[in-house]
Amino acid sequence: MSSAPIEDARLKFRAHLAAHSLRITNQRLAIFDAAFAQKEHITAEELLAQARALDDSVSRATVYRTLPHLTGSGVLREVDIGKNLKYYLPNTDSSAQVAQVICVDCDKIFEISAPFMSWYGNTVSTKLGLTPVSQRLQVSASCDTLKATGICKHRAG
Amino acid sequence: MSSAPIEDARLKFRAHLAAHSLRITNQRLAIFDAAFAQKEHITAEELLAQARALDDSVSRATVYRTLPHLTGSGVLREVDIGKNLKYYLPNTDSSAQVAQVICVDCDKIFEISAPFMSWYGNTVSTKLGLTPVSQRLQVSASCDTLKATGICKHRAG
DNA sequence: CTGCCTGCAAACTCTTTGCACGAAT
DNA sequence: ATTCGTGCAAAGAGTTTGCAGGCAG
Repeated sequence: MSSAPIEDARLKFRAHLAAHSLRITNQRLAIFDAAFAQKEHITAEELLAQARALDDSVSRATVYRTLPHLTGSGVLREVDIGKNLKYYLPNTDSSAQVAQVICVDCDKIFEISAPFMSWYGNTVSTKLGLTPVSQRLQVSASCDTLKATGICKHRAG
Repeated sequence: MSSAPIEDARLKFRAHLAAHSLRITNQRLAIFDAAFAQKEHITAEELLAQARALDDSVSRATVYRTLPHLTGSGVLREVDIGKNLKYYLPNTDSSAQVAQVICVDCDKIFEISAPFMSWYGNTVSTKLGLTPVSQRLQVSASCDTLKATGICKHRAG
C-alpha cells in the first residue's frame, strides 16, 4: 500500500527541508517536480528549463542552490562523467549501487547495477584507515553499430 | 638492461611527437620533465609552475596544449575526481588498471591496482553492443584518524 | 514582522582560442 | 623559407555569490 514513488520522494524532500529549517517555496517545489519527472539524465541547464515550464519565476541561481538539497535528501542522484558538467537523475532506489556505461559517440549514459562496488569500497578504504563515503564506477565505450553502419542506435532508439 | 623509467618515457614522448609530425620544442620538453619528475598528483597550474622552474618561457596555454600529447603518448595519466579540476600523474606502467581512493578530508589520492576493472568494462560494454574505451573506479572516503584525533595522518605523513 | 529566499548580474575557476611573433625543420 | 609553436590576453562554459527586494512562517 505504499504511495507512488513520486509521492514518497516529495515527502522525503519536504521532510529534508523541514529538518534543516528550510522554507518550502514554490520554486523549490517546481524544481523538485521538474527533476523527478525526468526519465533521462539531465543537466542543470535542462532542469532550469523544465522547472521554468512549471513556474516561470525559477532562476538559474535557485536551481543551483536547490540541487544540493535534492541530492542531500536522496531524491536526486548526481552523476559526474568527467565532462565539466554534471548530470542528474531521479533516485528511485537510494540503496542501489550503480555503475555507468557512457557511450563516447552519443553520450548516452546507461545505469548498471553493481552491488560489488560497496564491498570493494569498504575493503580498500579500511586498509587505508578510511571510511568509505561513496564510490563510482564508470566505463566509457564506443558504439559498435555506429562504427559499422554510421548510425548510433542508442541515440536513435 | 632497460633504461631508467624516465628515459623510456622521454623516448616514448619524443616518438609520439615525431609520429604526429609535432616539433620538439624546449617548452614541450620542459613540461614533460616537470610532469615526469612529480611524485604526487598535480594540477595543470602546478605543472605550469614546475615547468617554468625549468624554462621560464613556458606559458599556461602551452601547458594545456601539451597535456593531450603527454596523456596521448601514455607518459602521463589524467585523473578526474569530479572536482572541476584534473590531476596528472606520471604513468609508470601504462598497462595497469588502477582505481583511486580519495580522502575527502585531505584530498589525498591513493592509487590502487584494480585489474578486474577491465574485465568488468568488457563484460558490461559487450552486453550493450559497445567496445570499452576506458574505465574508472573511485572511492571517496573520510579519514578515521582525523575524526578521532583531529589530525589527518595522510596529509601530515 | 522577521529573516530566509529569490532573481539578477557580476564574479569565479578552469580551460580554450585568436592573433601576431618566433623558432624548429 | 616555411610552417608550426608560442605567449598573451580575451573568451568560454559551468557554477557560485553579493545585493536589494519579496515571500514563507
